[in-house]
Amino acid sequence: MITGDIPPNQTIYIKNLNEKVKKEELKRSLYCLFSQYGRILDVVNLKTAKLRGQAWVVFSEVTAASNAVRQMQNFPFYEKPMRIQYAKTKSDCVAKAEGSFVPREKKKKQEEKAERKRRAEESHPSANGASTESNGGPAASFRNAGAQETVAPNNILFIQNLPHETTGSMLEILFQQYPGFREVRMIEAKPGIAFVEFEDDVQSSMAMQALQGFKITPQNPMAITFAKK
DNA sequence: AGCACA
Repeated sequence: MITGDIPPNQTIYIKNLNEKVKKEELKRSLYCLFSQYGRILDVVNLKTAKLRGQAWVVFSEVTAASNAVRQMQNFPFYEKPMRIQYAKTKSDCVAKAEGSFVPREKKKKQEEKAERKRRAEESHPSANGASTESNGGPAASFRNAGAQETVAPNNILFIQNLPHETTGSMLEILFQQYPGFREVRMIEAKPGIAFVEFEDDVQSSMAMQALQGFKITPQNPMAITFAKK
């Protein structure tokens, strides 16, 4: 198994990334690609000799990270299959959020061990109010939107909850702004849904992220998922 | 291959 024996973590560690992609673009693309699994708190990518070709994506929930590890495993991203594991340690932005962050100095191994122990103690439930699990973020609706199984990413998007008067050309105007757009397909017999095809899964993912929840009328936030193959 | 927080 590719995750080895690394315990679940709300941060995923990705390697085998295309090193030619510029850092900002890579981070934006990772953000777009992975936000289908839940709220993302941070994306980290360094281009130093040791760290190029790798990135960390920090989710607000471990379950989101778990889905991402499973479903995006080997996903072809900029021509290279992503290798995804759980991160080995807690991300700084998470430690900061729970108030346990200590700026690091040059660390020796013993100090690291001591810190790990400290973290383990902190995660025990205690009498004071501040729980480690205090997430009620704005992405709650997004997380729960998937009572229907998440489908593996592919180049075709399935759009639901459209107002019945939606036309193909309306959707085309919306979706053609995103690179790789191919076509919109309406189903005459089934108002309220549509399929939108892109050249590849990265591009469809970008459009999904950009237009998720987009309202053609105030009552109709679009629900976009990947089409079942 | 490579687990950081520029």
